[in-house]
Parts: sequence; structure tokens; C-alpha cells
Amino acid sequence: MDATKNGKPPGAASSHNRIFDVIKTLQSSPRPFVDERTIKGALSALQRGPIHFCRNNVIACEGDAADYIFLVVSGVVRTCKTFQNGTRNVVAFYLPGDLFGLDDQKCALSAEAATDAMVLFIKRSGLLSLAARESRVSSFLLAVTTGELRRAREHGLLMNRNAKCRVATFLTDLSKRLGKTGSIDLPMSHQDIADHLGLTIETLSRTITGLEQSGVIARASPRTLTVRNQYSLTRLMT
Amino acid sequence: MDATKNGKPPGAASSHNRIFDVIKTLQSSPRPFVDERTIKGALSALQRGPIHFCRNNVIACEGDAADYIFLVVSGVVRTCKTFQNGTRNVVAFYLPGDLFGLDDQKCALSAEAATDAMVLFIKRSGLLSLAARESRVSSFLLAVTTGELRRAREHGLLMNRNAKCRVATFLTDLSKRLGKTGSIDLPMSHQDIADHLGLTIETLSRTITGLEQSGVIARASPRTLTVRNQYSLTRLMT
DNA sequence: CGGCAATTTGAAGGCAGTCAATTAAAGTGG
DNA sequence: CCACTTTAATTGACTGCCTTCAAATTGCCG
Repeated sequence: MDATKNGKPPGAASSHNRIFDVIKTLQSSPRPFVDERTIKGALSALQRGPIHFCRNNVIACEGDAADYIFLVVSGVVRTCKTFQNGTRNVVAFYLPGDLFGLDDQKCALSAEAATDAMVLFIKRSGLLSLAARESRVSSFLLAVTTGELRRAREHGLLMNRNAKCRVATFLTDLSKRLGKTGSIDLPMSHQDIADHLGLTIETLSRTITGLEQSGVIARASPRTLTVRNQYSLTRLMT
Repeated sequence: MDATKNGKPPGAASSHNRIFDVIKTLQSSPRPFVDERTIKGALSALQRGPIHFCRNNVIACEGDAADYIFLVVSGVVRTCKTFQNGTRNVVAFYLPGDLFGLDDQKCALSAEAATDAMVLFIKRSGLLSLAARESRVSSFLLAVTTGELRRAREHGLLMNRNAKCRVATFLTDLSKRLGKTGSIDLPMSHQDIADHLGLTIETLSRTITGLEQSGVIARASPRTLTVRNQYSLTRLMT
């Protein structure tokens, strides 16, 4: 919503990384990934970057032609929909290893850096024509899209539940995706989380305070949480 | 949720229809579809049905192995998620020509006939191996899944808006999908719609009454609506 | 016409939103 | 390193939309 400060690159990922390596390195085993040397070369030719974005920088604009799809190398990216009245919704967060923007011809959503982030650009047309030649690539793309669909649906369902359930689910899910069990360092702002969960920051804050007071979680700082009672947290998700 | 009365098949579609023909016939031009004779034969071998389901019959059960994907030939199908407390959410409605169940290995949702319906079964494994050989099929599947994703996201966003907006959007969208402009014959029950929009039937009813009283729509019967003021209806969607 | 299911309407309560003010944290410049 | 500015997060009081519970009405099908 506001301006930008340029500065320090946030994380790992040398500029020589190639998409295949990144996919292979970052994607954990349960997720599908491509695994062929012949494909590797073709992919290399399609990519650009990784490019560094400072927090709140726009990576792709709502309505732009979607010439590229994106791979998060480090940091967190959010996709947003902004309405006429100024309301903003965060549709999804993407973490290192996540591929996004596969969706449409035209960007239905804007993509922004929720933290300082490195993002690899991959030419859409090239990837799609590669997919037409290599069934492994096409089935990979289908698997990624299917995964996104599953997430989108679960998120839609979550929007019909109360604040406590939404927050508990978000925290559990994020902690799982970050691979840290027990402690959760929220990489994004409360505002981003609230907009993702369809709540106000006030309600989010009150809900977290509630979780703290009932001993489910503890807070070192607003962004640093610890799960004190995993069982209770899980039960709140239902 | 309750029993079933067997009886009359509801619509067109002789049992000799083949998936290719059905896709070609039913899917309107803006949607992507396969268009190759060589593929046609392969598809024919994969299909079974169409099979008739009476209203509220279960087509696929939550948790089942997802051996088939489905093509709605006639009627309306709903996919549902039921929670422990008995709450039910309708994730999506599928109309004639819609393909669904492409999502996952395991059914995350149950599929049920929202009206009497004819559904064509297509063997998942066969279709996927066909997609591996025929890039036209794989790109078709990707396009279908991408479309589902777009819908799922829009629906998720809709859940953050008020009842009037949800109902207006649903009515507009349904009328568009049914291809009828102006008049809307709701094929599914208010309960189904309410569960789809994350509202109670009471709120849905009150909202529709509100729309009627403000002259936006008119009602012949609870299920038969007429758009009186398209502009107002569209403005409510924002 | 009778019986059941679906829809509508009414009244009261709860959860989250809004508005407003305070506190905490983080960045800036001297 | 500290004072200052700016941003982020918390807390409180009140309002409003939607839900819940209850009852009446309508529509449908035998």
C-alpha cells in the first residue's frame, strides 16, 4: 500500500541457481517434483533471476498479462485481491520452494513480497510448450495446480468457521509448512494474516491474546509464538 | 442426508453418449475442450455410464479412493464437506458439461446429486496415462483444473462479503452458467445454496426477500426468480 | 384433500466489526 | 547511544449483521 525501501538481500540462493536445482533442493519429499536431466537444461533456458524484492514490493500486478510464473526462493510472497472500497484480501502465502502464478492468462491477483524475498521468474509460454513435449513436466504442473486447488478449497471452507478456528488452523498450517514444530516465527504482519483469514487486526489480536490466556500458546513477542498445548490447538481447528 | 426415491431419468443424453461427444456438445465455446479423433477412441474405452442418480444420492463418498473422475451430463451435482458437528458445506455445484473430481488421489469431498442427474464415469488412471501420451489431453486437464482453481478462489473471497453480495453474486453467476439471462430457475434447494454461501437458510430467505422488496428481483415461486434490475444486482456484487 | 418437506417470518442473542485511544516496537537522525 | 518519528499491535466500548430458536406459511405429491 505504500512505498519501498531497497536494501539487503534477505537469504540464501546465489544468482546462479537454476530452477531445477531450486525445485529439487527446496521442495520437501511429500511434494511432487521433476527429476530428469534432459528437462533440466530446457528449464534453465526459461528462467530469469532470482530477483530480489523488498517487503511490500509488487512482483506482479492485478490485471497484468501473466507472462511468467514464479518460484519463491526465499522470503514470503502474498497474492492479493483489492476491492473498490479499498478492502484487501490476501488469497495465499507462498513460502520458499512454492511455485505460483500458474493460474491464468491474466493475473487475477497481485503478487507482493510479504517479507524481503527472492523470486525466480519462469517464462510461462516456454514452460507450457516444454510441458507439451515432456509429460513429466505436464504432470508436475497438474500436480502443483491440484495442490493449489486443494488449499484454495480448504481456505474457502475455513472462512465459514469462527475466529478461533481460523487462527488455530492458520498457525498449525504455517508451522507445518515452515517445518518448525512448536515454535512459530510469523514472517508476515498481523495485517497480512488478518486479511488472509477474513478478520480484522483487532479480532486477530484478541484471538491470539485469548489463545495465550487459555495457555494454548505463549508469546515472546507479537511475532514469536510458542505452542504450549498442541492438543488444544488441534482441537480448536475442528 | 436422507433416503431416495428412484424414478424417471431427468434429461437428455442417451446411454450411448461418449465422453468426447458429451464434452464437445455440452461445453460452450469459451471453455477449453479436446478436439481430436485419435483421442476420441481412447476416451471411449475409459468411460462408464452415464449413470442416473436421484436427488440426494451419493455419487462419491468423502474418503473414498478417487478411481474415477466425473462428467455431469444432466442435472446438478454438489460436492460437500461435512464436519464432526454435523455442519455441512457445499463446496461447488457442477452443471451439465462440467468435469469434476480431478482433484486428488483421495476424495476430499463427497459428491451428491443436488437434483436428479446423469453422470458419466471416467477412469482416472486411464485418463492420466492418456494425458501422458497426448499433450492435448494433459493441457485440457490443466485448463479444467486451473478453471476450478479460479472458481475456488473467487468463492473463498466471496465468503468475506456480506449476505446481500453473496446472494447477488451467486444468482448472477448461476444465471450466467445456465445460459439464461433474466430468469433464474434455481435447480437446487435453498438449503444447498445456503450451505454453499456460508449462510443459514433463514438469512438466505431474508436476503432474497430483501432483493424482492427493493425491486431487484421478482419471484414467481421460491425457486423461480426474475431479474428486474440487472444494474442493481450487479452493483450489489461489488 | 391430507401430509410432509421446504420456505418464510419473527424475536432475541452472540460474534466479529467499527471507532477510538493506548502501548509497544522499529526505524531515523543527531 | 539516545531522543524522536513512524509503524505495528493491543485494548476497550459500542454497534450491527448474521445466527439461533421457534412458529407459521407455502408448495408439492400422493
